[in-house]
Amino acid sequence: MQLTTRTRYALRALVYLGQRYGRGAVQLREIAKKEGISEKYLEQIFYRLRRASIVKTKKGPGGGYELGDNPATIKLIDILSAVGESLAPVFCVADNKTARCPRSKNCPARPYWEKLKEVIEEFFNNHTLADIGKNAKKKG
Amino acid sequence: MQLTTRTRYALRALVYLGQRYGRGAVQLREIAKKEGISEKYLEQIFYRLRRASIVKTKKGPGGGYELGDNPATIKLIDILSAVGESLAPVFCVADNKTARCPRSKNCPARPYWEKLKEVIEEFFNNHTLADIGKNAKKKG
DNA sequence: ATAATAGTCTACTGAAAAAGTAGGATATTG
DNA sequence: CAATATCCTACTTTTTCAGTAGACTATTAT
Repeated sequence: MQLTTRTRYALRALVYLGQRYGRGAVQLREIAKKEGISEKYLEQIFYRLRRASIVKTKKGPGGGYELGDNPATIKLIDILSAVGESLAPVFCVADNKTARCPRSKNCPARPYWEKLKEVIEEFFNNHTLADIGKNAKKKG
Repeated sequence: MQLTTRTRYALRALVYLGQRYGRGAVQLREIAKKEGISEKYLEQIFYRLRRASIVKTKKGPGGGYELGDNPATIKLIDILSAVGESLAPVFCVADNKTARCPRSKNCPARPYWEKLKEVIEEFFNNHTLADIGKNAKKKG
């Protein structure tokens, strides 16, 4: 029941950007360095964040990343979705139900998994990047 | 955020035993066969369940497993604990905090992880084996 | 007694997923 | 047009999960 490092790194990086919201683009290199995350790995993560419009970018010299919106309006669930984190406790209640369980019709546990999934989703739906950010020490 | 097959198999097997509660021991072979789970793997799972007193056993011919208590009194959280499923969304809020995060002191996300963990634990604490069992078709 | 049965326990192996790396392509600035 | 910084795909390594193997112990029925 653990979140992947991709998700955790994404959140850390985004909190970092949140602290600098409205002050222009920040280079990936800086974030990676300050947060102690592999630059290449973080690059990959930001690729997903950008496709989901969580961040917007500017290429070339002086370029970098910045939040696509105010931290207070960015829900955690959208970040998790962007990096591909599934919140389903079992695959059979995942959004992409490609691998359908043959037992699902008679599965006595299924309603509970659905419920648990809702509870978890609700959690991430009710918190924003700003919520986390306000606990962070502002530095720089 | 997925539960392991160990957990799911354990639940399925225990629901099976729950349907036969009070009617003597059931052989592992039978459960494995009916549930389509590897006998050896299930054996390993029951080893943990027994150590946690979720099930009790009888060795030798005519032996087998049966629930250690009434299904209605067996909380899901105890089953999950028995098979070693962690409900912590990140390792730093796990019960065994062996691998301590160096950032944990200033981690802005941590209070949220603690909260999420509580929510998930609450879920499994508030449901019993009987809850799941009552959705199961009784057969035999 | 003892042979057959059924669970006990540890260690190992294979498979899958997660974590991280590599490198060329593309766009932008000065 | 050269330097910079992101874009994108594919690959490798590491870790965890899933499953297997096999020798051991207790119990029952004969």
